[in-house]
Amino acid sequence: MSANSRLTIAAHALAWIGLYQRQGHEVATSEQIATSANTNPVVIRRLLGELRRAGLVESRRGVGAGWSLARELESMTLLDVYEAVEPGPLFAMHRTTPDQGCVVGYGIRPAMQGIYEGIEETLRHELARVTLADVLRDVLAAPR
Amino acid sequence: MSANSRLTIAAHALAWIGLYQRQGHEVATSEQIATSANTNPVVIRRLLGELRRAGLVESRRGVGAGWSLARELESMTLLDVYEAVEPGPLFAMHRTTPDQGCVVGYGIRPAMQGIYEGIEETLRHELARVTLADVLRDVLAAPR
DNA sequence: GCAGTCGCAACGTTAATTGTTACGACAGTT
DNA sequence: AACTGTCGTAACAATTAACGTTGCGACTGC
Repeated sequence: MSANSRLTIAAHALAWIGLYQRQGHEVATSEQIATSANTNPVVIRRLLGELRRAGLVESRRGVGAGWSLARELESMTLLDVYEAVEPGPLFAMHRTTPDQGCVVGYGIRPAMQGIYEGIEETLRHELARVTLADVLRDVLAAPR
Repeated sequence: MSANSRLTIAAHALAWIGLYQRQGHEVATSEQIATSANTNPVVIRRLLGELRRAGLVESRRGVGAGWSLARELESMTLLDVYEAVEPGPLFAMHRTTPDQGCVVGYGIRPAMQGIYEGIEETLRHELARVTLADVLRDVLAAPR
């Protein structure tokens, strides 16, 4: 599958903001987060923009601008983040329509659709079991 | 995520071969399967080659050549197919190493690694619950 | 007015999958 | 022995999504 790192980077950004706020700061800038994640500030702003649309973070503009959490890390799950930053379904169908004159070509898509939906539902349950507070705790628990 | 359709096409091919064999035929050609899936025979041969390496299908060469199942559809699960055709993990880490001097940058990868492993294990359990015989039954159950 | 940061568009870069062509290898048939 | 049909595989183009980068206007506090 070789998936994308959007979920990882988004979790990284949220954990970073959360820790920064615990240290008493009001807002974090996209440049600070980008430095930690070793990427470009625009990449962070794009991802955080999607998280803002989902109601997970807020942003200020002007001097002293930056990002802050809109909710507690304890009330945010990886499912919230996943749904905010991952557009499509986990598994894709055929790129072109299969032969509708063939029994298999006709029935394969509804069949796989039903199967995939059940699997994605299970995936969502798993993602919902992990909060961003869990993530930050695990981050800080890494041995040095 | 907009994943790839490798798992879908591989399941399509296996269901097609299984049904064809139920109808009394010995082997199926990549061209027949490609016509049903509306793609190129080489794409099918590549995927079936990976399934052969996993012991799910066999191939003959020469005149009257083609593909046949190496096991019953009942004993094949989507997990077998998934592991045969999907190379990498479901979720990716950062493309570049995060800032190891930052607490979050240092701990984020082992933290997410542990979380992702648990989720992928659940995904595997779900995939293992569905046999290719289930898939073919669902395919044939599609209303016309 | 100035400075710092977001918001966003535009474009280039990279990587994976998919599609296509080509051709040799193989095994039956004639 | 030549012929035919199909696999096996390499090579390359086409497509797509994610990622990276630059640029610049908008906003806000000083």
